[in-house]
Amino acid sequence: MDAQLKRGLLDVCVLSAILGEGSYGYKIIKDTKPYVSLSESTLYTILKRLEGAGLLTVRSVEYDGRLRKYYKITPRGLARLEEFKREWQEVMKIYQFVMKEDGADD
Amino acid sequence: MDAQLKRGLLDVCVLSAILGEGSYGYKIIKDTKPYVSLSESTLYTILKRLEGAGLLTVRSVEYDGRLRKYYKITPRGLARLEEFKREWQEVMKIYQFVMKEDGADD
DNA sequence: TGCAATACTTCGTGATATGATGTATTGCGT
DNA sequence: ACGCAATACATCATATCACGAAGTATTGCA
Repeated sequence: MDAQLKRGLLDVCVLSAILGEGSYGYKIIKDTKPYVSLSESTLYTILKRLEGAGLLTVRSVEYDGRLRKYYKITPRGLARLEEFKREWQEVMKIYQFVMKEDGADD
Repeated sequence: MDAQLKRGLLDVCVLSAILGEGSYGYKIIKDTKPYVSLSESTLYTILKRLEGAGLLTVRSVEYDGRLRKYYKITPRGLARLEEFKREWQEVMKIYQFVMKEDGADD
């Protein structure tokens, strides 16, 4: 899908993917794959940004000799999801504006 | 609202604003203002991009001694709006993924 | 004369998604 | 033992893009 439409969705997508138990990079990609294609470079960029913003915390765990970084959402991250919900109402208003003058139905 | 969320929405917003009779810069900003804040620099950047992509055509008209550039949507522009509709279904799937594990209701 | 509104333009900046590429380990097939 | 796919994370360069700032020019009103 259009790259531009994804922006703004990706952050909350990742936050949503680590809700509850938390998750790690590779798993996040697999979990979100049915909904949105997310390359590794994109994901790690996002994870770093979200960490910097305090929306999630990281914890390194050794698993089968390999290091795994587990990401867990913070209260601020939860607040971001709530904020997203509010913003979504504005998005829907824009969507309706876009559609309103277009009589064609598919 | 969040700048990232707007991306992907702005293009179709502008296309929608010039549906029918067509419109010009200043009017587009005023028409879309209730839905989305759109600065002049942003709008003219978008208009130029859409023109380059063949989604709209431009025609200069003198009005009260001032030049006005009227923008009109092309068949390709209409097709872009149709494409947007299809993409929106994917966006809604992502939205539902984001919301699905979040029991909290606002 | 001055100022707001109309109308369009250009420039620089910061944010960001993504492909390419690299490193390192586990485990499976031959 | 060897190769290779899968797992797992990291970095860099690039292209796209929204936006503020600033500029040009006209009309009309106080």
